[in-house]
Amino acid sequence: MTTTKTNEATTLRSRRCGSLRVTDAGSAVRLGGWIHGKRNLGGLVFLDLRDRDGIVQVSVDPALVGDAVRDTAATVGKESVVLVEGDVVRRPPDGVNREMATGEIEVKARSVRVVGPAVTPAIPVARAKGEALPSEEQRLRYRYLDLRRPELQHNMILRHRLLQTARRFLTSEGYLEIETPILTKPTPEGARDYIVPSRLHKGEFYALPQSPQLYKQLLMVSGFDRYFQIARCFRDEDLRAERQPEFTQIDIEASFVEAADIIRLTEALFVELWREGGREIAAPFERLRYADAMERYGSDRPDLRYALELFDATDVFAATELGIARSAIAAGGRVRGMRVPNGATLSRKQVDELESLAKGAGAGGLLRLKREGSELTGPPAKFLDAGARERLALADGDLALFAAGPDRITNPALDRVRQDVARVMRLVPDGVLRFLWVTDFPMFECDAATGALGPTHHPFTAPHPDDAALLDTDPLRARAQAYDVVLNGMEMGGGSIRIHDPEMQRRVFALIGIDEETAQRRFGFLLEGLRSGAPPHGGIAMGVDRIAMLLAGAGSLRDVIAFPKTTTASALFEGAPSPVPEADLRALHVRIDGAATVTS
RNA sequence: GGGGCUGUAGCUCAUCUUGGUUAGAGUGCAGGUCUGUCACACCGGAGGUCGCGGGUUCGAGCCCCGUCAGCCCCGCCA
Repeated sequence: MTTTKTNEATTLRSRRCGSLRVTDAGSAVRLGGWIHGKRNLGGLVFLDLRDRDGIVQVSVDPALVGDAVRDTAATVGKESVVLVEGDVVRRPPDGVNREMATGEIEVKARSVRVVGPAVTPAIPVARAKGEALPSEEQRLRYRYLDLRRPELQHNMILRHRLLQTARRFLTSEGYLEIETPILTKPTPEGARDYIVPSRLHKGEFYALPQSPQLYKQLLMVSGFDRYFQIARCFRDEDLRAERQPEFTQIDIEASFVEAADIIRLTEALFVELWREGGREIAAPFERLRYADAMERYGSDRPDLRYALELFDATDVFAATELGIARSAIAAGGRVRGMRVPNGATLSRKQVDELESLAKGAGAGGLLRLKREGSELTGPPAKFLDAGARERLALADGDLALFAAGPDRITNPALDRVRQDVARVMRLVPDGVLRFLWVTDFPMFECDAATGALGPTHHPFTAPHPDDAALLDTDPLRARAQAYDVVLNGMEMGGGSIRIHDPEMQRRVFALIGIDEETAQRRFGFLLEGLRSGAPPHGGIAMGVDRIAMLLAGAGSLRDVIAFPKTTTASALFEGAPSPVPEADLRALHVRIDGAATVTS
């Protein structure tokens, strides 16, 4: 991917070698790049010279340059940095390489100078067709080499373009880019904080921000009515393929808005981002209320690329003698499940694996029925009456899978089953983008263990205007003005309209067990701000890493982050985290419990 | 905190089933031949703490226990 056509020239080079084309034939160039590969034919030597724009072939002919320059080219090690002066020439017709962007030309060298000799690289940068990548561990250990690979260069360049697109678009919409602190006040709510000890305040700590949430609300109070930031966020939680301990969000907040304003803005931004990534997408996106998403998919971020919708079969099973179903229904639960078209082709073993997924998600088991010809078969079949087959609406060859119990158990179980059925039955189409807004989240969720109320989104989310009265009577039924944007089952961002009324903020704190004194201690600065003239406001935050990963077609966030962490949050190339000298700890008033320290 | 997979040459992987000769291949690397290659070709060559520690055994890359690291997943991620 050529990033710039202008200003490539520096004192030491005139062009990037990867940007040369047949139209440059006849021009003299000075190039600087890395030795990607070398072919020494005895007399002639070919060098593949690489920079961020690509690779060009340099031919070194002793008849033109003499034996000394030829020998330099013949002995230079892979990944060394060389300066080449020469002339861009068309290749002979039978020498054209159609697989290279620069394949119609080559650079006939007049001089070759090694300015950055390289030891033999620990992991290969240039790979033969079909050659496997080095292990993740090696790639992270030798990150500076891995980042040289054209794929990762492409990904980082794409990421740059996405960030610039976001900046350009939001700026054109009147949004101001404002930076917020990295050293912040610890917030015992939510994810674990990364903690930074204070030298000047003995026994006190900063935290790295989990998000700029409170700062952007204060910026609204201060009158910067449209704010954005490409914000680095930190969460000390365990990692996943799509979760890093530090990550980047496009963070947005605006005043005098309702949810519809933020949703429209986000859609327009996504259109721009995906266009930059080479995909045209259509707005507005589909929408699902949270309650409907849970009912139809068992998930608040359903993957809509395949159907497999859930349905309620409680009435089919209610009258039966089937013990599991009866007891679940008697306890106030339901029997829900999905039809799997042609699912009868799944083997017993495959269905067993689906059941173990469901069990792993907390369900007691999975009820399975098949329709074969006009008959229903499967363990529960003998309990079902004559009308059951019609009511289940199974076609010949269909499989039906049910879970019985309360929704809070069956939703996650059926969600897992649904995803895995789609995977096993190959129902996930390639190249399809299904954007979705999930709206009307509940304000609170109930901790299964303690029964305590917690915020579904965060404690600053405003309730739905129609549901404010429910806060006093039935808070679990109260909806929030919160919205998530989902793509193909992955949460890409989320936001809400915030509480701007200090009295409402106090009521919400009280409901989630934050008393007046605690609220004052933790969030006093926000409450003060809300009392000092706060406009109605709301916003959203989107995961840059995930967006870049999808648009790069990468399988892991690590492939779109320059220096990512491992599953144990280590940075292998630099060896972070690491112990610090005892004296440094003393200055910070920190003592390590029983651990050795280094003194270097 | 829990589950799964992996760890053998610089790199990617075999060998392991059933403990027993000198642990192999490709690639890379060093050397040699070669003036139109582009996965250059050809020749012969060097290269091993079988992640680490302990145990069982006459004998362990292989079996057992522990441990470390990487990856995937659950919990967690307001």
